[in-house]
Amino acid sequence: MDLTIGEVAERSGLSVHALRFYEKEGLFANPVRRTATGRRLYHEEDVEWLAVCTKLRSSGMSLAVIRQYVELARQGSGNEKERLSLLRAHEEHVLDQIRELNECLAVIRYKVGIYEGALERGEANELWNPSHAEPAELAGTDEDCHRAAA
Amino acid sequence: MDLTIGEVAERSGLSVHALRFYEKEGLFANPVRRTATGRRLYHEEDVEWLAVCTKLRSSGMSLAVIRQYVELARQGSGNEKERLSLLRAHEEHVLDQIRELNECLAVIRYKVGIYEGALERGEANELWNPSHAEPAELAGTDEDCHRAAA
DNA sequence: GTAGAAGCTAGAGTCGGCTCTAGATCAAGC
DNA sequence: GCTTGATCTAGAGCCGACTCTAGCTTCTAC
Repeated sequence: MDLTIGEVAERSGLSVHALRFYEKEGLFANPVRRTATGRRLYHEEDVEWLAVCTKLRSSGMSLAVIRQYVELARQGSGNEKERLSLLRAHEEHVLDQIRELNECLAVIRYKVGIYEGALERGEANELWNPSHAEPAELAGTDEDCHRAAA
Repeated sequence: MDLTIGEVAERSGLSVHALRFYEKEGLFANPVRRTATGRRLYHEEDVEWLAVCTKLRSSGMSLAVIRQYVELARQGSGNEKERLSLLRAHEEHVLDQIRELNECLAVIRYKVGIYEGALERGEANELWNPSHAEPAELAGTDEDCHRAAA
């Protein structure tokens, strides 16, 4: 029923180093038990928590905030509103990131479109002029708002 | 017509330190000119490139890859396909990030939903049991697939 | 002509999140 | 019993992307 650190590493995708580090950082919901000789013993539910943890991490929640959440949870009932608002704040943060990425995507696709069009028409050599020699040409036109970067 | 480093910092949102660092890292499309006394002089188009640069950075393109792109561009025409495939690879990377964030969002919203429901019904105290004392209760039920983390 | 702001260089420091090392102990299979 | 591999602790090292410092020079405004 109990899992070794190696098994947990394999199931969670985290390294054994990272698991020990997470423990030291107080990121486990429940204290990690030990065998008589000092080896760590984990539960299935630790793996489940690590899966959530990993999602929070990969969406940009810092270990410090995860610890905060864990500490609230460990205190037991009475602070559910705090935990909820922590989650809601992160939800907002994730939405912001998605919005930001979509903006980036628009820029990238715009540039991809320019290259595709130009390559089709065989005009690629006009896409980039690294010298500062033609300010007149550069100023005023706006068919490529990132001229210097096309 | 020319801009000082301070002006570029203000317009681009990057610090003067970062601008000098970017230059040292070879991230400018065109060489940064200097006054007779050694002060940097920038062009409007440098600011435009920095705007693109910032989008690439904030969508996770490393400075190393940006430099690669810049180097291709500086070489002049003939490598447009390489530049295009670099952009397309990044586009894919951004799409992956968005997909990942959406998965994270689903997890967060699931947990937010649990808290909201429980708080409404005043059942918050059952949301978290930090002890390992009730394995029987924990095993088998699946109404919260992240029990240890609710 | 002088104070204060802005710029210069080289290089050190920071931060988060691990990763890796050393040196020792422990467990499992033959 | 012995080997091999897993685990332990404490602490050092690493990476990217800046940020900051020190000590100096150069503008700008009065």
